[in-house]
Amino acid sequence: MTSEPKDFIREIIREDLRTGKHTTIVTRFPPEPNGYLHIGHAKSIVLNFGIAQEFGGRCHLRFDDTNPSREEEEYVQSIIEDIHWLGFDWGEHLYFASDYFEQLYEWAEYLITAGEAYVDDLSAEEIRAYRGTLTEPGKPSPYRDRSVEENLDLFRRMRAGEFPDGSRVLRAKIDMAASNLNLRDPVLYRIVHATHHRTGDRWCIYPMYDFAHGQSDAIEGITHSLCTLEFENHRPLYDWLIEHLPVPARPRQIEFARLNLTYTVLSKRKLLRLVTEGHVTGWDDPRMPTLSGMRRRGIPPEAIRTFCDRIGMAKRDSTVDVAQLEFCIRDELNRTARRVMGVLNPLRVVIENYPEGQTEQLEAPYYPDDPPKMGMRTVPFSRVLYIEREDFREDPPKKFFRLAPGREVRLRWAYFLRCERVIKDPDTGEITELRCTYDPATRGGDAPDGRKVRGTIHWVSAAHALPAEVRLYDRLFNRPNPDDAPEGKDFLANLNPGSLTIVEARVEASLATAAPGDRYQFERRGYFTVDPDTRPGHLVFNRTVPLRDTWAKIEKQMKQRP
RNA sequence: UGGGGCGUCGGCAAGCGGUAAGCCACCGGUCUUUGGAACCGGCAUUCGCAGGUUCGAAUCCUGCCGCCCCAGCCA
Repeated sequence: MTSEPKDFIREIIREDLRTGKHTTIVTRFPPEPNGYLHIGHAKSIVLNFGIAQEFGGRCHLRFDDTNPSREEEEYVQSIIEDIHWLGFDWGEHLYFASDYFEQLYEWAEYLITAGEAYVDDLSAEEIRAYRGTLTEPGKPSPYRDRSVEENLDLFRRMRAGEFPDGSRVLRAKIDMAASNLNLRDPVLYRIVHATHHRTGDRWCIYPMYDFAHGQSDAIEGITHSLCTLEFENHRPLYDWLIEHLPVPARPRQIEFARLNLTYTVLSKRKLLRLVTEGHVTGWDDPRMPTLSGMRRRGIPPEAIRTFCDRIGMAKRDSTVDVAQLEFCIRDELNRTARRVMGVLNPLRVVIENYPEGQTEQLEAPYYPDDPPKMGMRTVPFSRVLYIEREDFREDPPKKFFRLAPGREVRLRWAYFLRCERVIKDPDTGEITELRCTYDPATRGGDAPDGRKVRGTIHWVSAAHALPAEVRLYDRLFNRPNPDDAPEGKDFLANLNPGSLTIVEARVEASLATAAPGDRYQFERRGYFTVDPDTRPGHLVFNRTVPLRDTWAKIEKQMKQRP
């Protein structure tokens, strides 16, 4: 099971197991509770929890809550919910970096005592100026050589709350001339008089990410600390701290490329703007790449997991085609969603030779490719139906197999239907109704005389169908790279104005009991899920993803080169 | 112009000195009571470029070129 590494990280782990460096693998997913999880996080979650499962180890959920000014309990809850929804569990291993504040503080004093950290009185601006640039070395702070006693005293008074925010910091004493800026005496602690969502007002100094992350990993016995590429420059500091502190373990940081998706933005800042500026209805808007948005969109968590597995894991910056994600969604839904009929854009059809007032209950399988799998439902049939407006053409182009004057098609699970006449609005010329006839001998969809029809269309009985609000979602942006905007404009200029279209549809009666979260395929249209906005008597569906539409492709090609 | 990474098909991505996996997309075809699904077939003589080592190089060496990250008291 672990003999075939899928990527360079698993290769490293397998080697560590083989050489006996580790006997148990421990990973962690370390979100900062300051925002909602998105598909990019899913890549990391699937990686970390997936590795733990594959190698019989464990994966911790640890909140990196070292900055009280931007973190909130609300996010902790949504993150927990999203990871569970994705299908992963950490058992007892729920941790918070804030649980380690006392230990972290002790280690800070340890560093001071060892002469490897000092309290700096320089302002933030001064520290920046002293740091130097990418090409020029920095210069030491005038406070760099304070005595251990003075540093200890100052640091304890920082903790005691004697100094205002920004007045002093604790810095590691490493090398102001290091070519890696992270090693130019990085800040370890800063003063922040803010209420922390877990520790309240117990602290007014907080460790920086660099001082908290690696040490938290060590405390938890993390063997492989997996993070994204931008932390590669921090690894020397990560290792420096682990080496200079009496930590109980020596975790190894390994970096991988973060996920980018076409037609999608994933930065926290941009996602926040979409929400706050009202371009979407909220973090769980079905057009958002957040896990809560995708959940509401009807995307199964299994699809996200297989997507993450298939895109692989490497160190090169890359952008995955969103079509790859859509494929995984369809692939999953194709195997799990019940088939029903829903007419999105209704066109009235009157069957002239069908008895007025009569209704038949037709049997239809929920899963035609394997009927026993999901059973049957009953679909009422009567004299007046609705069919999809685009399934009729008065002047059908070549290769159009659907309904047209004088033509015959099959009504799914019902009868053959022939169009006899077209009724139009005398003023607008718009087609308002079709007068048709049906062949009673074709009940169920097959003709005893063996004649064939090229097309099968879906339908709904007008008297029995349920009205439903259907929200048709499309990509939020109309460019593969939303940031590719005209001079002076930003990604918002690429918002797709057609990302949401709402239609009043008619769906088959069996959907009366559909509950929020249920997923269906509306045959020939796409996959839909029941939105939580649904109320008794008011069904609301979200289109998760349309079906592949070969006809649309053919028609487009014919228009381009007839 | 310092340091750290990375460059294999339109997009992901295997490959670890022995003669370019797979997936998506795309293009054909079969089948079909979803123009869905399924099934069959096509799709890199070539691995950023240029040299070199070798019987043999995407894999080793050298030099270029390109892209990403780093100058928060964010993570």
